[in-house]
Amino acid sequence: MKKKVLLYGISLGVLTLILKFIEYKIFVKDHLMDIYMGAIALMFTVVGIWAGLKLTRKKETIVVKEVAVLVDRDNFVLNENLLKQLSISKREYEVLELIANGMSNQEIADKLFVSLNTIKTHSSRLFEKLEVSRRTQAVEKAKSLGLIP
Amino acid sequence: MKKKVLLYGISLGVLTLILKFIEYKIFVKDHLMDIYMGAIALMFTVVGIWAGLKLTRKKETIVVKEVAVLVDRDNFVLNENLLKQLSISKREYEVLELIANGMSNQEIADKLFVSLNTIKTHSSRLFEKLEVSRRTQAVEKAKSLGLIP
DNA sequence: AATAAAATCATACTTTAGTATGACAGAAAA
DNA sequence: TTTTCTGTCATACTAAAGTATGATTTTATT
Repeated sequence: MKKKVLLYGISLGVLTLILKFIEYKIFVKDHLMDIYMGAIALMFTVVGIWAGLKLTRKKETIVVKEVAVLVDRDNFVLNENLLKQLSISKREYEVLELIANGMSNQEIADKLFVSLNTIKTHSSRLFEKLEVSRRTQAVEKAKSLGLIP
Repeated sequence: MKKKVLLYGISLGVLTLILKFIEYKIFVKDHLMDIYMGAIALMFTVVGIWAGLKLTRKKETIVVKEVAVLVDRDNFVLNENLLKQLSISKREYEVLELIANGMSNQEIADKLFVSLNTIKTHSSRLFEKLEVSRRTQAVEKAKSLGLIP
């Protein structure tokens, strides 16, 4: 940020020098005054716009990103009809959620106080109903169907 | 947007008039030239900065609004700094994307025209860098970090 | 040119994941 | 009360996934 300000200051200085030069060379003729003024106005307007853009562009991106993250995951409502339509049971849906959180079958089994084999059968049936063959595909499909956030 | 341009044009005109006025009133004395120039420069710089801010601030708001309405997955921009910070290579990132799409290592290998083992090493290193141990966890973490939509 | 970093592949091995099949108990629906 | 569905679990097997190690080749970087 300080670099930007410095740069801006230096550009101002350089521009002023250039203007001085032009001034002492052409300014003898008075009717060139308007053009000169216009040039100055235009020049400094451009410089100003440039400076304004430089100073604000970064903040924009950050704002956009934060909002993008905030949105979507919080206000999610699942389609229960779809669950019934696919005949996915509550337990299978639980497993699906935990799979989507990146948990392994063993971790899910521990969390739900059931055996590893139980989780395997649940997930296997879930995959059939979702018409996939791996947990990663299941997560993808479930998200695209709006089953999970 | 067009309104802003118009407004800006009008302000320019008004300012020019004011300047003309000052010019014909004070300009008899030549040594006031420098002050006059400085004033012009300053004025238009301020105007420029103002214009720049106006033109960009609007964009910010619009973008934010659109993001809030649309959902998150469409306008996504990844944080390249984070990638470099985690020293994740291009290839590793490609693999990450395909993993997130639910593809198996074999499918990824076929798609990228490399061997299965290559994909395994890529994913393995990726997991180290993301500090996870399974592909599902990798996807979760990458999403929470904003590495993938 | 020399060093460093990426990308490639292999072999060997361990660990999860996933499938197939059968079984049993409890709840819900017919 | 049967039948069906759901949830539970086991055994046995196949298929992926993941780790460890080492090597070769591009490709940047210095």
